[in-house]
Amino acid sequence: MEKYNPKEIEKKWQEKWEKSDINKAVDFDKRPKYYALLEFPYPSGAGMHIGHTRNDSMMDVMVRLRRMKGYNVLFPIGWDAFGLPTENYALKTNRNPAEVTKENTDNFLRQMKSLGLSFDYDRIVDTTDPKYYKWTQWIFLKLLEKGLAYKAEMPINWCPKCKVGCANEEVIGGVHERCNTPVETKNLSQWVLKITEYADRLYDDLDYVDYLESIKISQRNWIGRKPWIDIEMQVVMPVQDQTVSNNTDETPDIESNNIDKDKVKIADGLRLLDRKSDDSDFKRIEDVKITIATSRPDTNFGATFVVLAPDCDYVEHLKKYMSSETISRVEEYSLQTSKKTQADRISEGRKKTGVFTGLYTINPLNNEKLPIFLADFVMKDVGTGAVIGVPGHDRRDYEFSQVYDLPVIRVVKTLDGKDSEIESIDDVQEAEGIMMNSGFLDGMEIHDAIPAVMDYLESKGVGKKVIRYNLHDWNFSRQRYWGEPIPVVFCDKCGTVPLPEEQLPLTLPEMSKYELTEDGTSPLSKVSEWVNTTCPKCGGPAKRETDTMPNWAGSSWYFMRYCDPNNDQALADKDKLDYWMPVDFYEGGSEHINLHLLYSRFWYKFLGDIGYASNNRLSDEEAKKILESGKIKERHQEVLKGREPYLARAIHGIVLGEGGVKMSKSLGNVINPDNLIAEYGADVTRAYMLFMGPYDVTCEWSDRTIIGVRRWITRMWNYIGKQIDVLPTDNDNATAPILNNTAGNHEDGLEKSDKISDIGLAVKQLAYEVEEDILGLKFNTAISLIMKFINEHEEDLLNYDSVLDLIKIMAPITPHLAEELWFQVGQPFSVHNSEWVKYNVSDFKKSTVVIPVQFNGKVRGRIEINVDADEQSVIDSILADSSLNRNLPEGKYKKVIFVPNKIINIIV
RNA sequence: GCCGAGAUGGUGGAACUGGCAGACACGCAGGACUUAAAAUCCUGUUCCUGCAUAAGGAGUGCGGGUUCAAUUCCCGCUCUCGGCACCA
Repeated sequence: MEKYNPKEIEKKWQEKWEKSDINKAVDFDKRPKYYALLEFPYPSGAGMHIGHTRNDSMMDVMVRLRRMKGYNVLFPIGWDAFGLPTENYALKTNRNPAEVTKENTDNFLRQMKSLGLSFDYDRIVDTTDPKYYKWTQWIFLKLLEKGLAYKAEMPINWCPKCKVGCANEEVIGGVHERCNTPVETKNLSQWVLKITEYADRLYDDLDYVDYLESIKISQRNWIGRKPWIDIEMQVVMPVQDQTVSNNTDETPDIESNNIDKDKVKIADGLRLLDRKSDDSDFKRIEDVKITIATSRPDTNFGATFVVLAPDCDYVEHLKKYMSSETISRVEEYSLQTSKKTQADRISEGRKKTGVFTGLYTINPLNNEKLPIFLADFVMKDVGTGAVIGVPGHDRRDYEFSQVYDLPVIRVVKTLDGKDSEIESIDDVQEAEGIMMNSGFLDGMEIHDAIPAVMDYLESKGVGKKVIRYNLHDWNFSRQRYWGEPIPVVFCDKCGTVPLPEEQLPLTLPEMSKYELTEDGTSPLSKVSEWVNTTCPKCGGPAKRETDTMPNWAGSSWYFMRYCDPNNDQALADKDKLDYWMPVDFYEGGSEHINLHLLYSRFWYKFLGDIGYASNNRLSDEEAKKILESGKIKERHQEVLKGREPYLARAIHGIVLGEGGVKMSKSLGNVINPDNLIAEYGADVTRAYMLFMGPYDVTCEWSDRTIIGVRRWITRMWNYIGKQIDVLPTDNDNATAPILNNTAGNHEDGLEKSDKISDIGLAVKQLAYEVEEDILGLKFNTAISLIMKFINEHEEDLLNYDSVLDLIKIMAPITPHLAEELWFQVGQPFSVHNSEWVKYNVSDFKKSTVVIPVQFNGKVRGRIEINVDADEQSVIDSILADSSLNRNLPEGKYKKVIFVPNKIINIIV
């Protein structure tokens, strides 16, 4: 056998594979299908990241094994190529983004092939290809047609640096996630998708899928469905003028107003009346009510004030009933608030500020008078923008109460009975507890009190239960060039007109420069010959929409396109979708478990609803029945068609640079897989990626231990090579490896028999264990198993069948090496088409087993016993064993715990 | 603050539903081969006491608990990572 030369054999087999069809998925094949989906990469100029290398290699191993196990595997790849980095790069170098993209995807493709990844390269999809985005645009038109896309003048997050509107999701801690610039608010007319209409189904249908539990929790939290109650409260104003001073900078002259200093509190120059004041001190302002929203009405007996968001609509209405001085204070405060960015608020440490309006509302539970404040800690778009302040049981309310010296009342005692005064923020009790000081709620647990008080308020006609979501509609407009044009025109006569389907794709015009505009509109707005068009409805002059779609659009349905990538009649053939969908296993990063998952689930559901995702969708009732009958696992595929795109979803760990920092160009710690492949070969590189650590755990890059993997692979090559060399060969053709030798044992004189040799059995057991590990995504231990095997059996000789078995075991992990050895041993192309090792699990049973012997819970030795030996016989053996029985003087003991074939523990 | 994940030798990491902690690998030490180096191979390698390849003790982030037995289960913490966040 030649020396192991990965460069030569890897190139040779990659070329052969490319010409063959061994990796092709076969539509409608009778074998069971397996759809393994990998999040398609963004083809950046830097090429494949080591993280891609690792994840792709892992999936490749799993998929290769599944093919050998008899599955018809769909393992596709594509490019999520629209988006800012490419556009910014093109802007900087004044090149066409399409050209840059082509360069990048070519590079990725080369790298993937050089790793020997077994994608079905005939099914590549590219989101920037007009043949692809024609259908992205088509889906948008369908959404528009069904009323799920609308245009709204809405405040958007505006990044002043990128000059682009960002989705809430792209704003992290008040700054744009891409460039870390604090975002501003700007009003722009935006396309918005009504994902909230699917909120319940996106929430509930998680019961049908088999994601990691943490992913489901994350999805549910993001949707944030919670029961709330909106409580309508009457606004009242004090009968008497409450002004204390014209100038807050001066100490109010309490004495001269005959106000008792100890009993009266001052807020923004106004006297603050006690919440228990008599009704006659106030007059109702007819028809003026505010609706506060809360999900914790259980604590409302402890309410002592009400707070409005400074920019909410109530403020304008209430101004009529405020003094001019208060109005100017309110306006000043609102102005200051509007200038603050989220980042400002965070940097201020969320210090509470506010303004007293001089007005009050009446708590319907106890008729107490609650002063109304404005404060910027209340958000306009959460609930109704008006909240009821319960300082005893909400930390923010407590902080606010301290600013105005408002009363703090405990209405929930702790589970262990603590009911003392709330005197500091640490006493504020937000979670679990028992109601007190709360009238008819007293003694209830908070979880019981919530529905009870909701029912009460609703029955009194002052409250209305509402389900609210954290999820907001999806801002679908980007003021950018490098995205899918939104296929809509604006006509003076006909208004907003969707392009007719025949006019799709609406392609991006070529531009000489891709500069951004100062007013924040898309660069497309400058291409007048593209913008100015005719109205498809009336034929008159019209202008095209110049905003483009967000990056999320193309990735929201690519998994469907893979099923039928070249279809020009439909986004994909429905029978093919029925055959391949749902995705059996979706592999990806944690960064996409919220939005991408939500968006793509939404689109798939929508397409299912309008009949484009499946021919065989079960009705909701049938699906529910299956879920309730507990047969969901068996009938997963059936239930998910047209309903949920992914059956299972996992999250890979990421690869950090040395020292645990992220790899980045600026730090210069990026590892290029090309260099690894050049130095060690693809098989070693792949295997090392797997051996680094478990699939789902973050690991730090280090190339120190790659040497161990190379040693192992070289040893495997030499070991199997040696076996092939000593196999009996055809005498007429001594130089060629045996071609037709199917003889069992090559040890002379050994009789052929059906019985497998010990070593042959060990190989089969190895195959079984490696298979278990690979399918369980435990790639690192799969390799350990093979390492251990060769450590133990390096001197042993294998027969022909066992050599084949061992090559097969290597095939998923080191596909090139296995293919070459398969060829050397004289088997026809390709090992990757061969059937996985056949074994019989019952053959692996041994007749004896070694178990640890414990005395008083401490291991003092081991003993070999017959499998399934009973307790007494084990004790007898221990008594007979000179190294063990000295722990048992006179053979006396108190108690024995015996776990058959596992352990024996003798209490002396 | 909330949600999620995690913490095991010098290092990466094993240990299935509670049953031999440290598999496998790196590194290190010693040895073989070699003029030498690389490569390769062999031996040892959790820590402590011991001449020990004798025997014993400690040990899976920290403190408790359950159990014959805990890395694994329970209670209370600490720290690290990821996500969300004035969601009332």
